[in-house]
Amino acid sequence: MARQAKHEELRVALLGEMGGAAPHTPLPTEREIATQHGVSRNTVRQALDALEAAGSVYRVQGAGTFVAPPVVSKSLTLTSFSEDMAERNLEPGSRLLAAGTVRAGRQLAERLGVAPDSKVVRVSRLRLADGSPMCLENVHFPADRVPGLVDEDLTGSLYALLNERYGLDIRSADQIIRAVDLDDTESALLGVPLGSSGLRVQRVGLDRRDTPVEATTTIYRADRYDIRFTVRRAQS
Amino acid sequence: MARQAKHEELRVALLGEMGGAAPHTPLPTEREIATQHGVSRNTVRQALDALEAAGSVYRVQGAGTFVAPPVVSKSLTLTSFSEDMAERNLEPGSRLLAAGTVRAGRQLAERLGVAPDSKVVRVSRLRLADGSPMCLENVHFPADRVPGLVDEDLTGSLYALLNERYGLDIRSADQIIRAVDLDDTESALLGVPLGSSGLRVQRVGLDRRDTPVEATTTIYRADRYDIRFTVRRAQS
DNA sequence: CGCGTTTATTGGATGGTACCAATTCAGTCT
DNA sequence: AGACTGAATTGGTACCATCCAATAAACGCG
Repeated sequence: MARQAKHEELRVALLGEMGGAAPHTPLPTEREIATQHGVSRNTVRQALDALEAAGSVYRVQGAGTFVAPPVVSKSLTLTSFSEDMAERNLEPGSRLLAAGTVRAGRQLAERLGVAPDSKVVRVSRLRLADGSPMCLENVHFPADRVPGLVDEDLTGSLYALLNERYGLDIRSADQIIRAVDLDDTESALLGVPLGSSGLRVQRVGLDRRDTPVEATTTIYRADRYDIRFTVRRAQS
Repeated sequence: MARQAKHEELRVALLGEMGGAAPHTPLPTEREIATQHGVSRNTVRQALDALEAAGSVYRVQGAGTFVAPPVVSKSLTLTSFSEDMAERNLEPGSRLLAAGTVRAGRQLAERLGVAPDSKVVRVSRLRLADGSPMCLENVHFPADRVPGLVDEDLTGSLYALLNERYGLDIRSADQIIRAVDLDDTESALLGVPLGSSGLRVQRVGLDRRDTPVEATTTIYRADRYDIRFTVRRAQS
């Protein structure tokens, strides 16, 4: 049955209805949508809130709700490499470079919120898009949370594996983005000239309780990768 | 008087109350907050929704609402350079490099949604932090929307000027982030060695109706600047 | 004592109502 | 024609009331 929340169903329905509509086309009024779909105006507002947050519509008090222009950028959400590549219409791939258990060390320990002496599992992979290198990925987990991980198949989606095998559900992540100069090893693996620049993304994945679960450092080829998103003014 | 919305006041109040509280400390239940502050539970939820979106609290159905750990990263919001530097405890500065009216050209025209032959106002500035170079900034406006801009004082906050003088209110922006190799001019102006990498942020500022108002390309020094933010899983 | 079950608690969803504030537009006056 | 005015429209805020779903604490059985 429709286990889905009504505002969620409505959101998808509205998204479909305004599919090919021209930008700035007005949607029906909130009250109209409510009666048409047989829901309360509260529910309509929830759906529209989500659509507005996603940048699909914009609202002007007194005027109406309108379909937003086809923005180049989507709102920034947490995605796995596989999902990220799918959005860009590229075929994701993976080459395992190394996997093992090591001592956390100071910096990693701080990011994961564990003791510096504790063990962490480290997985190094070269990620491919349409068969050629896209980025270098170093993932770290607290060892006690993922026993036996190194013996699994590590060429696919780690997120899926984590969820199924260990019940780890990463809901949000803190990220730090920086431009870096690639060193010899990195540029060789990525197949770019020495001295090229790269985009480094440091991420700490958090579960539902905002507890660190995973720390990843990814270095992307600057010539193949960019990050696109929409930002909004904070509420005054 | 308190012209402010109640849920907004409540949000600030709650933020204050949980000021020095330890992470994972539970907040009062939504129903308790409601009675304590003399508002409805709906209003409480609105306030908590905002706090959750900002990453200040997290909620677990059936358990409660808790203060979130002191994340390094804030949620990504649209900020001016001045605001950005203030957050980093740096003193913002500015050096005007050039200002004038030029033909839009294809790329810029597309970003601003105007004709390629139309005129745009261009303002080039070197932005400083604590007196030393932080980034190169190139701002473009459709010329007909900002008459007389080039004769204004362009060393301060452009956003403030736009708002006061032209009533332009930038509510959101589409951004594209990329790592780039700096050319001779850029590295000289920024005061970094030749061949250094930089972080390029291309931004299109949109008004309340999601209409392009401004297009900016900013190149940051990689050694002084990073971008920090939190991402969440999209609603399933 | 340990483990499964029940039950109370807590956030999530949904419906309803009322009034406020910004916008629009038709009508009016000049 | 143009500027002003005011009513109707539309989203924004706020309150109330119910029920559901996930959770965790209390309970009781073996």
